[in-house]
Amino acid sequence: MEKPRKRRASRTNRITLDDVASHVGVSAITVSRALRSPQKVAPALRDQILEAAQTLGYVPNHAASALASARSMNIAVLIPSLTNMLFVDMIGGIEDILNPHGYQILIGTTRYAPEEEERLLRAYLGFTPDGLLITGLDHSAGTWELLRGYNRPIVHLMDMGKDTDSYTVGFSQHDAGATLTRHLLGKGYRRIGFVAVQLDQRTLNRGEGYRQALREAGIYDSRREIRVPTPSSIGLGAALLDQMLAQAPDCDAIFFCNDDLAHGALFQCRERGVRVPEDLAIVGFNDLSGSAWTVPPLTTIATPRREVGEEAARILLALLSGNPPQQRHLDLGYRLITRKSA
Amino acid sequence: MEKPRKRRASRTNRITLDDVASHVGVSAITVSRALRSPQKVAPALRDQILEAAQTLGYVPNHAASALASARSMNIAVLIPSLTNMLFVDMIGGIEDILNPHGYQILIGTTRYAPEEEERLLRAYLGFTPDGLLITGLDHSAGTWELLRGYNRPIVHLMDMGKDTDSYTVGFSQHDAGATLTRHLLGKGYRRIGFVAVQLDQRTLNRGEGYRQALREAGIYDSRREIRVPTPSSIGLGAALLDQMLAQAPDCDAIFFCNDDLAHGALFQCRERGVRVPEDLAIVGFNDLSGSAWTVPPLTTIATPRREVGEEAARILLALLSGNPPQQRHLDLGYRLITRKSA
DNA sequence: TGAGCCGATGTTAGCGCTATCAATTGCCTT
DNA sequence: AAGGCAATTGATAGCGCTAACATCGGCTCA
Repeated sequence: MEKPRKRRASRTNRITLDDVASHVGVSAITVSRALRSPQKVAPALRDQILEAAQTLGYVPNHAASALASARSMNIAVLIPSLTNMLFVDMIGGIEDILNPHGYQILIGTTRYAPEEEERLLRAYLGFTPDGLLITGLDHSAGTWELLRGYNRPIVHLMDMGKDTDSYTVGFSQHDAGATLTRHLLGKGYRRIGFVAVQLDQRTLNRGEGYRQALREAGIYDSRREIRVPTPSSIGLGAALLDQMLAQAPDCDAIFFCNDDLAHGALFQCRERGVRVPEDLAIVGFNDLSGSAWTVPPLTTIATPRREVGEEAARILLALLSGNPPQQRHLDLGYRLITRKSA
Repeated sequence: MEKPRKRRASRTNRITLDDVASHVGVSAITVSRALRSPQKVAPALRDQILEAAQTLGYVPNHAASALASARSMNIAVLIPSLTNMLFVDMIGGIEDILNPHGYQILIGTTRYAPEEEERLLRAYLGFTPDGLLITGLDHSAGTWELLRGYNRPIVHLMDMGKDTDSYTVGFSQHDAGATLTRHLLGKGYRRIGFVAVQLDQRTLNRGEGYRQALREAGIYDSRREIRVPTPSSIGLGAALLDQMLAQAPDCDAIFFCNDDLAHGALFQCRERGVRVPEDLAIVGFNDLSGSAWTVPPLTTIATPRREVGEEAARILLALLSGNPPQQRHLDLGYRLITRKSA
């Protein structure tokens, strides 16, 4: 008595490996080989199989493959936000390196919220990613626990972690903030303000750099600092310029923690008739694409965000192929971009 | 003779449902139920199971679940690019609607290339997504074939397709282009240029709207059109302003196919001493967040990109739950934003 | 000439989960 | 008290694919 393969009622009627196999008259594993490691199958047969797959419109089932092989060929990437071009550029770098190797990236946005990050990470671990790229080193305890339990390659992005043995690719936010502040000091500015928004760890580190530079010069004054947890926007930059000039009217320079804010501030200076840089210097951070095109063009710090993505992806590939790199921390530095606004 | 469960050599040693089950002393399926449909399990037992899962650090294996249930709970989203804020905003809308329902989105970027789109689509179909959101209606023949073979919900974004029975959510790019052009005509401009880049279908449709409006006025002149296939950028906008003023110096207004270009053009006008709008009007398209903050602020078309994402996601959810909406085409319109640049 | 080996293909047994149906229990009707 | 029913839990059988091992010719080389 024949025992037909029992099919459930309402399954997908997709073409499977078996369909292709029986169409050609070979076993499923041979089709799998023809598609996955063609050199293991005799050329004539291989061509026949590939053609059949094409004809039937076969699309490999990723879930089944991942389950059977314990390799999902996807990499989870956690970033705070997609509305910040910083991270979009970084993802571009990641994809450029990983895609040619057949890896697919899964982008998760944490909205700068540690709890959301933990939730997302848990969800993404369910995809059994072969590796993980995660922004920053400041995570909730639960997140760290998940990371510890995940015994596959992890690279942390956009930060330096001299004190951890995690892999990190980035640069020192602290030093970059200090460098920019010292540049202002070098130009003769003395009453330098600092405007921070969002208040993620990287922003705070920049602020620390700013403080250190001013303390070394003996002229730090906390009244010239503004910190709001609001997400960044151009409009917010305009509003915070007003606020700063209200609370510390003697400012001769303001360091905005990112370029978006600085753009808004430049606009607002124009509205108010404040001359930049004669009356007030404005500097930003990141060197977004628009910052060369503001009036006046913006002095800022260029961050190697695309390179961070690329290098982190390369390290991940090295780890995946079992060749751990010598260095755990890759410092890609930053560049001071001197334009007309300071 | 006991037959121990044979484990392969180097498998992942992740915690599985079985581990949780034997820890609590129930069957795997009960654990599955406790996690997936809690109301089907007695409260006391359920709490015990959830606690065990928590303790053991259980993370559901998504691939296995997708394979067994034929529902992957993920939605593929294909967009041209992440560097265009238009699509980032749209994705924000999509996530806001889909995430609360437990769907995970997989973002694929086609780089505006039909072949890449087809390749990506094929790859993403391998994830057995439960639904598909895809930008536009112009696809390669191969892509359309894949779409036909994919018998699950599909919604096309950012375009109107009166002539197809595909689900579409968007607005008429053509009409928006015509509206903006007519606005310029209404302001008295007569020698109106048009600058298009990237040359995707949506941009071309805007151009058609522009032409139609000018033809109706009897003043269309092809010498005032520039089309380059290059990707958009602020710098390119500046360069193309120069090019337009060289090839058609008598222009009294220029319609840039997106805001980025218009920003660069505004900057370049300032450099050249061209007064906007007195000497030359500049208008853009999309109303990106910076466009209210340029000097002068930019007249443009506000596109409902976040709403497009939201509504498309809602339609997808409706289709997934078996309640196909009445209308196949949802027109969300657009708004003319009148500022100082025209 | 036969042991040995290599390349090509097949067989078997799961990967971790859930659909389906079966079994058990308690308790509500009539 | 018997039947019926709902709520709860379990047993079984795959989902579609690939790792690991088996098989089978043919060919090399002593």
